[in-house]
Amino acid sequence: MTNTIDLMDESTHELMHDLTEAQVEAVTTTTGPLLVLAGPGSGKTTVVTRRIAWLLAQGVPPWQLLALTFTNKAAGEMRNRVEALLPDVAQDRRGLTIMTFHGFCARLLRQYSEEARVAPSFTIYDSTDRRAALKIAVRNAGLDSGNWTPASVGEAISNCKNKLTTAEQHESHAGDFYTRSIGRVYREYQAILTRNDALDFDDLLLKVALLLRDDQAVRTALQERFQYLMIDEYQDTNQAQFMIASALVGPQRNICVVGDPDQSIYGWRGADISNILDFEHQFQSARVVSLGRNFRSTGHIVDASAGLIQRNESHRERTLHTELGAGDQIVVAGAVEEHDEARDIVADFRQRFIEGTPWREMAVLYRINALSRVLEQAFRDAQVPYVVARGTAFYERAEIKDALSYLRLVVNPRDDIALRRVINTPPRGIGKTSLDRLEKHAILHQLGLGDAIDRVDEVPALTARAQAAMKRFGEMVARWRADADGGSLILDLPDFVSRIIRESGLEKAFRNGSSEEDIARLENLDELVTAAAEWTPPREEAEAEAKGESMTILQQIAAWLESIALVSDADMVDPENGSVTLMTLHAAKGLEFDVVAIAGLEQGLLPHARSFEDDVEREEERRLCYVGMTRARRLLRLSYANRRTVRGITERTMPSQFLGELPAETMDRQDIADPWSTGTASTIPLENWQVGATVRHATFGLGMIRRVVPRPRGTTATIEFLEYGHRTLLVAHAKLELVDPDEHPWEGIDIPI
DNA sequence: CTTTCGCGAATTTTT
DNA sequence: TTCGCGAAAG
Repeated sequence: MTNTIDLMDESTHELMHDLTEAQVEAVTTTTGPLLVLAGPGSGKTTVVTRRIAWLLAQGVPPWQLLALTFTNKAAGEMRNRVEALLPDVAQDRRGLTIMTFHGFCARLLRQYSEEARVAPSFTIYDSTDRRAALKIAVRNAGLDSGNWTPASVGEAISNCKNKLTTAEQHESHAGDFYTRSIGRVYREYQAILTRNDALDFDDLLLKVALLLRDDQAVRTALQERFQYLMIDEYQDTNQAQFMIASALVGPQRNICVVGDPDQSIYGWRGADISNILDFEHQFQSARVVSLGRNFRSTGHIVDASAGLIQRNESHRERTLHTELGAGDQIVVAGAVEEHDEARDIVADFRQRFIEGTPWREMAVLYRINALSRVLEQAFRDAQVPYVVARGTAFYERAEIKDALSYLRLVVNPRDDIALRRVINTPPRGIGKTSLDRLEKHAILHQLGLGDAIDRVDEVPALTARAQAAMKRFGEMVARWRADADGGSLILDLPDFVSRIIRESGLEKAFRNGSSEEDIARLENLDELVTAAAEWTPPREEAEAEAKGESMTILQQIAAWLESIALVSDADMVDPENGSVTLMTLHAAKGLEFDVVAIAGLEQGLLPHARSFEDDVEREEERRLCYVGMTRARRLLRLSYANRRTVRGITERTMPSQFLGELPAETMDRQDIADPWSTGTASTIPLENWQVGATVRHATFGLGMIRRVVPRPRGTTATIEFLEYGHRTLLVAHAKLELVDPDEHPWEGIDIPI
C-alpha cells in the first residue's frame, strides 16, 4: 500500500493522509469486486465517500458512479461528504448518482416504464394502502378475512416477490391448501395493483430485477453507464436487490459492497445475510478488506458489544480494537417499573448535559415503538427537549392520508385505493351501499372506479342523489387535474395543496368542530402545506429545470408524493436540532451519539418474545442489541424494569439474557433489589435464570430450566432433572450451579421435554 | 346516509 | 390501552 501513497500527488494524498492502511486499500481498490467488512465505527462512510472522491480525482466521469443506500439520510450524508471533499468542482459532480435502492428503482421504472411494463405515472403504495389492497384481494379470492389477515398474507406475498416469484409461478407449483390460497390472493392482489397503476415497495425492486433480467438492451445501457457500483449496508440486501446488483455489474465487474454481517437486522423483511457471506463465491476473485479499528467508541463499549456478539453461532471471529482508551464502564441499571426506568434515564441525561454534553448528542433506543410513550412522558415532565424519530408517523395520520389521497387521485385517476378513501371523506352522501353499487357496475363493465364515476349516468342502480354526489366528486377531481396539468391559474405546489384541502371540504369538516382533536387536525393540514413549500425537487429534476424545462404542477405533485412514500424514520433525525433523539433500534442503524441509553432490556422485549422459538431469530435480536450498543461513543446505559404495563396489563419481567452475556468487567451494575425475591440473592445473577439454561444441583444432578416464575415469596424455577424428573425450586435458596453451555453436557443425551 | 357505541383483537422491527 | 370493525340508533 505504501507505494500507492508514494505515487499520489499532493491533492490525492489529501484524501488518504488520515486513513488506516486497510481504509486506503478499500479506497484505492477500484477495479474488480471488493467486499469491505466494516465493523461498527470503522469509518465506513469515510471509506465510501473517499472512494468516490478518489475515483473522480482519477478522472472517472461522475455519471459513471452509482452508490446505493437504504435510507435517504444515508444517501444525503454521503452526498454532503463528497461535496465537502470536492468543494470547488460542483459541475464535476453532475450525474453522480447517490440514491436509495428504492428511489433508484422508482426512477428507473419511470424512465423505462414501457420496457418494464408499468404505467409511467404509477403510484407507490405504502403499508396502509397495501393493507387496504390486501383486504380486498383476500375478499376477491373468496377467503375468510378472519383467517387470512393482511399482515400474514402480505408477508407471504412479500417473500414471493423477494424471490422474484410471480403469482402464476407460485400457484403452479402449489401443493397444499395454504400455498394455493396464498397464490390466489397474490394473483388478486397483483391484479388490483395493476388495475390501479400502483406498485408496492417490493414491486419497485421486483420490476427492476425482472427488467434487468429480461431486457438485454436496458441492461447493457445501464452497465455501460454505471461503470462503478457501490452498495452500502450490503448485509441488509434481499434476493431481489442481489439480482439487481448482479445485473448492473458489467463485464468490468467493478462492484464494491460495504457491510457487516453482525449488523444484519432485517432478516424478517427478507434481507438475506448470505448475500454478504457468499460475496466471494458470487463474485470470484473478490478482494476482501476488513476494517478492524473502531474510531467511534471507547474500550468498554467495544469489549462489551464484542462479548455479546460472540455468542452468536453465525458470528465470524474477528477482532475490533479502539485507541480511544477504556472509557467509562457500561451502566446496567434496574428499575421497579417502566416509569422509574424512564425517569432514571432522563435524570442521567440531565447530569450529562450539566457536564457539557449537548442534548443532540444523546439518544434513547428501544425495541418497539410502543416504548416511546413512557419515555416521551418522562422527557416532557422533566422539560428536556426530545424528538421521536418517526418520519412516517406524520404521513400516517388520517387527515394527512386523506389530503394526500386527493393529490394521488389527481396524478393517477386509476388509484382506486385513494378513491375509496376519500370519495366520502368528508361525508358527501356516498355511503357503503352506493359505493357497492358503483363497484358492481365497474366490475361488470371492466372499469376502474374512476372511470365508472366519469360515466355515472350509466349506472342505473344508483339513486339520483348518489349519482349527483358522485358526479360532483368526479368533476371536482377532473378540474383539479386539468389545472395541475398546465393550467395557468395555479402558482405553485403549496398553493395547490392548500386549494385541495379547501375545496375537498377537509378543511371545513375540521373547522366546524372546535374540539382539541379538530384543531390539531387543522394544524396538521397546515403543516402539510408547509411541507409542500419546503420540498425541493430531487437533483435530476432540478438539473432539468435549470435547463429551462420547468415542471408542471402535476409533475411536482407526483415527485413530491414519491418522496413522501419513500421516507423512513431514520430520515427524520436532524443533527442540527438541540434535542434528545428517541427511536427504535432498527432506526438507529448507521447513527452514532456520545451518550446512548437502551431501555427495556427484558426477556420478551429484547430479545422479543416472537423470536423465542427460533434460534436464527434470536440471533438477529442479539445483533439488534449489538447495533444499539455500538451507537454509543462514550457512554452507554442499559436498563430494565422489573415490572412493565403492556396493553393495560401489568406484568412481571425478567432482565434480558443479553445482560448476562456481557463481560462482567465492562459493566457497572446498578441493579436494584428484586422486591419479589426474598432477601439473599442467589449466586447466579437473575438474568441467567433463563429457560433452556443448564444447571447442576447438589442432590438432583444435571437439569434444564423449563420455567421461571416470579412469585411474591421469591422467584421459582421449574427444572427438569435428568434423573429426578421436574422439580420447582426457589431461586434464592436452591443450591444450584450454572453449567457453562460450552461444556455441552447434553451431548448424546436425550433431553426429556 | 351518518353517527355512535360496544366489542374484540392486537403490535416487533420498516424501505 | 388503543384501534378498527360491525351493528344499531338517529
